Amino acid sequence: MPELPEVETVVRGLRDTIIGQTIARVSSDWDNSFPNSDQSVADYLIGATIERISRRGKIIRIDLDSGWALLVHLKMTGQLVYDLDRFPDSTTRVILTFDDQTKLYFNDQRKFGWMRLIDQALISSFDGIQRLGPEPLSDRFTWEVLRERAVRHARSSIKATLLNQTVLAGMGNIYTDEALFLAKVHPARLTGSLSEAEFRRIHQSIRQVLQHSIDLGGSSRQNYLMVDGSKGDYLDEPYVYGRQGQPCRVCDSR
DNA sequence: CAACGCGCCTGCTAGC
DNA sequence: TGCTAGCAGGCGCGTT
Repeated sequence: MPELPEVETVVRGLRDTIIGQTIARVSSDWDNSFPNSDQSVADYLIGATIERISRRGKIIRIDLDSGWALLVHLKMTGQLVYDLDRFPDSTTRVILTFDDQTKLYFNDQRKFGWMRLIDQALISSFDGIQRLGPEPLSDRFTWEVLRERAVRHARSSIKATLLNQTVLAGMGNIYTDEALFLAKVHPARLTGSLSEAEFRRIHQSIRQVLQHSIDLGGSSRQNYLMVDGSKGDYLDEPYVYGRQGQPCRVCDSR
């Protein structure tokens, strides 16, 4: 499932391939995957050129020279891949065709994800973005910021708190498990019971696992693919995620 | 407000 | 062997 490192990897891949491309056509096989009206597509997408690509939490933002943007959330099984022979397939929900006839495929087996057109002026108030917590790899994300935002959820487990996108943006199941393991904090611990030292360790571990995974191109446990169709390497070496019953990588027990 | 349960989806799999 | 119930899981929404 794409989390922050996977989404960041996709963003970097898109920058290398589709900036400067002009959109000639769009097609979609599922309304929830691409909910915009034909009118907004005609007015703000067709004929528009891609100017910039960025990320906020797990949401990808593709800015167009029409003043609008495409936002994409990959949710569980989404992929954005560029001009690969093996697509489209039964999971392809949206196809953007560019002026040079190359294509960007938005594939999403389970249809939880979406791609939508939005006026750039409305993005900061868009519900899925407005309430997002800080970016964990930014300088402004200190351990004090983490603690201050987390303790509002004192009676939730620390795992549930870290998964809450309004506390911090971009964590999912894999990296939450990994970060808590490295910080030596049990995921079921109540957020309100954690010490300053534990918050410091969790903060450090979050940044460490996210940066390490970005360096390796993300995880590919389920459906995640990079823009060029290749897989990331992080899950070749997880500490805990998907390793139930296997030997501990630190002490060899169990 | 926080916390929690549900629904959205498809495909894999454990259990019969 | 073939069927089905259960599960995976981010996140918006309604309810408590």
